[in-house]
Amino acid sequence: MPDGAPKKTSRIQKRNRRLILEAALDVFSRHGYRGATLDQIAAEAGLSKPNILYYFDGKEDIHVTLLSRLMDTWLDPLVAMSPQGEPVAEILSYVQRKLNMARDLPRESRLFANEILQGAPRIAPELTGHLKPLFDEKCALIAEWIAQGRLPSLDPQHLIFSIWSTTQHYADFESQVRILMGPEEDPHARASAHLRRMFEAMLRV
Amino acid sequence: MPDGAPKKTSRIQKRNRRLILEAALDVFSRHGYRGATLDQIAAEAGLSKPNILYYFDGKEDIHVTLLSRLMDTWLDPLVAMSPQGEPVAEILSYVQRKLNMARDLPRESRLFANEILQGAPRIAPELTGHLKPLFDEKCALIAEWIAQGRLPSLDPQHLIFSIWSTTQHYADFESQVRILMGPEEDPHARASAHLRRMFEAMLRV
DNA sequence: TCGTGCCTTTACCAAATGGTAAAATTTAAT
DNA sequence: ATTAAATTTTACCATTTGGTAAAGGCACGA
Repeated sequence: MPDGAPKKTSRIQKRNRRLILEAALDVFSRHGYRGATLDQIAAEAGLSKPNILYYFDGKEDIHVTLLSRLMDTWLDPLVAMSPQGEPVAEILSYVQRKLNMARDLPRESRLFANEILQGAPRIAPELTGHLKPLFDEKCALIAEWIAQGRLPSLDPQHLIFSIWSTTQHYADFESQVRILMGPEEDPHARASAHLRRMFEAMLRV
Repeated sequence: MPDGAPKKTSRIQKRNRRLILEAALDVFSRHGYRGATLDQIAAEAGLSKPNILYYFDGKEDIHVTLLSRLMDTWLDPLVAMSPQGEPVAEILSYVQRKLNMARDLPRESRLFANEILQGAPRIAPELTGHLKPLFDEKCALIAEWIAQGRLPSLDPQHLIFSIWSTTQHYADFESQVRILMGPEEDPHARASAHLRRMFEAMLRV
């Protein structure tokens, strides 16, 4: 049914690729690209190293595949920010979705953080090709809201940066947050309330 | 004059240790702990690898020494937040100092970010011993300001997290920021203005 | 059941890497 | 200048790591 070459991936192929990517997400997000080893990934996937290299062309291939596949999930909340909604509500729920993501998908957050920290050597093209257009589109949307007087005058680009940094902080710097906050009953709830208040204050016309 | 063992470090020893730490800061901040190699550090310091191991006990020793030495510099702006000043002004200038630091010392920022991302395996003690008491002290100060009605009710801990994340973002995620912003005349000035407005709004009683 | 092609394992390898031993050289106090 | 200590280089080494070759096992349609 698909284009070009017909049915390509067998059932077992699909399962093993999934196992490998799941293990790789774990290992890469914990140790970074160069700190991760194929042996670790293989052990965690329950496969042998050569078997892993049967499914992927090499370490870099696994890493790039991971990053590309997760990019969509990662950008979902931003995509969901809609011109139809009420500006303040749209932005505030974007903040909440992003914060939930940091809580539910911390490995993904750290994977990206690691890659960007190293200068984005392997996903720069993806950033330019996918993220940049989406970013520009949403900045334009915010600018339009401002022009319509539905938001106070603010810098769309840096607003988005602030949303990204404050929310992802809880995933990327989790070990520091844990040390500084001590045992907490519900850290997420407090972070959520704080960010809501902060961005509400900023978005008041 | 100092305690215990008298003059220990010779002139040449001081120079070489400085060269090594400078090179190590560069390499570690670009590639992370496991991604950095002693050969790279040696080459960048203009020394041979065994010569480096004459001055430090090993790779980890260099890394830990770096982190400990930079910790003080890194926390300076927070230390400077004073009970004597006016609350809003104190916090706003803390934000500015922190942002300037991200601009002037991006390597230091990335070094710490890398370490925290990996779970702070080598500076957890330093965080518990030095950062935590300072953090608690400043949170208490902010809480007092709130109790005195000089600041609106807000969460001191998460306020500090927000300041850290938004400012350090420009150092740690610099490659992404550059891709998304394109060539900019003065990126720092816009970021500075944005953060000032954001925290001003939040701190209005 | 037979055989063809997909999958997996065993046995490797070359390069990179953290680290060491010890000889050679330089520095600096006398 | 002499000498003892500090510094630097040369020549290694063991381990780790990404990756490969090739043989063996397995599934599944005819």
